[in-house]
Amino acid sequence: MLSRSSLSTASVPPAPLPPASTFPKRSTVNDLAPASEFPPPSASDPAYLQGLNTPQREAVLSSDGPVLVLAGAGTGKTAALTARLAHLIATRRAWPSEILAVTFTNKAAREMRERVGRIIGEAVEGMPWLGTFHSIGAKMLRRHAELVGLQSNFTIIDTDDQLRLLKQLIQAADIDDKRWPARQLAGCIDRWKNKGLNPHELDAAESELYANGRGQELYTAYQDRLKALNACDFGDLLLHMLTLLRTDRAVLEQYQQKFKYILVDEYQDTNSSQYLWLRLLAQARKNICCVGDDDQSIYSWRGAEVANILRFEKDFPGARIIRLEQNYRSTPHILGAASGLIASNSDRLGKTLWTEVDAGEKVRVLGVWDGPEEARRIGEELESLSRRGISLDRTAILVRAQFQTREFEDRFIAIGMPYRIIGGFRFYERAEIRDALAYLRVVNQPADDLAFERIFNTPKRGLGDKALEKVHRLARATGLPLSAAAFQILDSDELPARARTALTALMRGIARWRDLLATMNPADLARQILDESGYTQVLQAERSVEASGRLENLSELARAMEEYESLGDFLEHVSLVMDNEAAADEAKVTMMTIHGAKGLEFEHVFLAGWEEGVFPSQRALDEGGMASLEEERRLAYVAITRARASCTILHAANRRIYGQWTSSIPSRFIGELPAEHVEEESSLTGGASLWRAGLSERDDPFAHLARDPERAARRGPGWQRAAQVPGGFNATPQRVAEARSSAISLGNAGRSDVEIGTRVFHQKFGYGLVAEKEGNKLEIDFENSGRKRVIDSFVSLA
DNA sequence: CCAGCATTAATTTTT
DNA sequence: TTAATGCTGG
Repeated sequence: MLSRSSLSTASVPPAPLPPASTFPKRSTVNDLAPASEFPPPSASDPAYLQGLNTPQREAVLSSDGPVLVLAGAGTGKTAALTARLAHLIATRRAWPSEILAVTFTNKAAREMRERVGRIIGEAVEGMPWLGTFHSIGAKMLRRHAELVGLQSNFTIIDTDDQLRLLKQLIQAADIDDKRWPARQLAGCIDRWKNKGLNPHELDAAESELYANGRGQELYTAYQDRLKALNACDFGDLLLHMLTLLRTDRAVLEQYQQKFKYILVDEYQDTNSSQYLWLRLLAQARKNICCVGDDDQSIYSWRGAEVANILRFEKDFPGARIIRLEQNYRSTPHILGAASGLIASNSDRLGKTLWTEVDAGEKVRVLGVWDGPEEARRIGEELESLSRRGISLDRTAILVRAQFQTREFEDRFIAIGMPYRIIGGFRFYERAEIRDALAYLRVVNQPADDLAFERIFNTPKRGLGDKALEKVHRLARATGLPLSAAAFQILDSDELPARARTALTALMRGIARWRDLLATMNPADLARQILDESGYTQVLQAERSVEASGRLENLSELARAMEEYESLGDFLEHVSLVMDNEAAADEAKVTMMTIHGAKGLEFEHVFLAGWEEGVFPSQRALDEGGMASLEEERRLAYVAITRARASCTILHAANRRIYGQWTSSIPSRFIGELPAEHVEEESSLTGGASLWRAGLSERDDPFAHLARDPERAARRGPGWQRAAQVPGGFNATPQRVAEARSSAISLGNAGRSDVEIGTRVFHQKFGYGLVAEKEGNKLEIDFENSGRKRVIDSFVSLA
């Protein structure tokens, strides 16, 4: 059994923060070989080993056999990872093409490619299997498409197409799409695919999740439809691959042989499908190295299973476990605050982050009156940092949800503070880009009905639902794709003369472009299509600022295509990889969600909106109960650990949500920060902490979390001050009570105070009686507005 | 067929 | 607030 100290044999004795005794017990780890197994650092070490600490070296040098690297935030994970790759190649253990290296985001893949490139030079070009799970899945699938009933030029559809498709299927199945929205079905299908379940593998309980047990039927229909369209959704890239590896021994063995070493980044984020996929591939050689941090698992809503990282040792007996715990990013106070917070979670593998850095500022907790003041305060802080010569590029505002950025935008536009929002609309999600891509897809892949539908009347050419309906009918009758049916219908009198003329023009265009596909380069073809389809003309005629922006985007698109040899290559790239890299010009403060910030770091970080209901998010709490609360807490941990020098947490007493003012209480996470690392400040009389008085421990559904006496004693500043400061801020008690009852309802069961027959009040619909109740969803017969479906948190007892 | 208006229910995170 | 959808009249 490894003791903590034998790992951290750095020259300076580690000073764990906070005291180790406040941490949950570390789970059992395997025996580790003595450090002497690897040669000590020496001047003759290759460059990629220099500057690495002992556990990092171990992570690099232990090339064979299963390895799990538990890398805390800011512990030089990427450095170790890239060095490991370099080591495998430099020592001739494998050719670059024999290494499978998977990441979750394109950003991470790009960064790794760059860094490895810097070490091994041109040879990175020969690393075809470095990429995201999805892009690697797509690549493999193109090679074996026919084995799962696709052609190798299949289209990868996005969420938008997916929803349109599902809506059609739902209507065809005669299901009320009000009651069972396509979104929900999409969510189910996603879940199933993440779990590695094909339609026939669903059990009744899963199928029950949609339209009273028709889930399986719809899922089957959807998959059939996708095959007919020669298309895949994101989940399919993983699921089809998994199916292939499971069912086709030859394919499996081929890849098992091929990949001598497997490396997985952010292992805590793998879902079941990815996990099974990895396990199959690694089974033969067992040279698999997974890097992750259970405390940074923030994607379980997307199917990620923290359990995967927790059971690594069971899956790979004899696995070597390496902990990276020396933090090179943050000050001790920041680390202490983050560590103290995450200690409230159970089921952790446990790590003790430490740093050699001397203490800096404490984490500041700032209470403000309302949302606008929060924006004002942060604006002022940023201005002052800026005056002190700190570049805004090194600052960030992190939020729980995208909508929170709005308040800041308003303010920053007013005061001329340069900012950049990451994560909003992606380039390829813009309507004009999607339109252009739809044209390209129709040309590239005749069976792409979804794309065809999109361009059918875009730009407006007088072809409406009636005309489309006719083409559809013909397509169904003949079994042809829409575009082929459209060609045929021109030979009939089905369509009125006007429509026929318009459709003839479109189809001539398509035929011509398809001819050009073989000879013309993609970028020129795109320009020609946009021109001849009339798309650019319509925008030019519009003469608005927006329209010129769109034209700009379209030429940007064409420019981006210059690099690609074939249209197919480009379309693949665009659906999987293309994300908006913000052009770095003027220094700007970055605003983004915490999810988006994972893996990044900033000198000065502002964490806005730490209020119950916002963060932790009400939605998460309602849907996932305690497990979600822990995930929210991990999110908070990720947020704090982004900061290098300073971290400021804000919470507002009042916030406008859906145009309605609501009073709110500070996030419970604020109370969980160890007092010794926090400094509280409030612009309200009596302190914002007064709000917390509304949440006494007796009412706190999570009060039992505090049964650990040590932690209870460490209650953050808010709790102490709430007890000390009487009176002060004059809130109407009723509003506090309302905020509490809606903010702290937990569990899927919905509110327990509302039953069938309960009389309730809804802001919009007035008074009514509850007629149906399903989880947190209610159907209510309103006295004046009839029957409506509402979420229980929108009603109060009447 | 389409544009403009009224209505409606309600927001997390993303490959 | 506001985005997304449905309805109505030209």
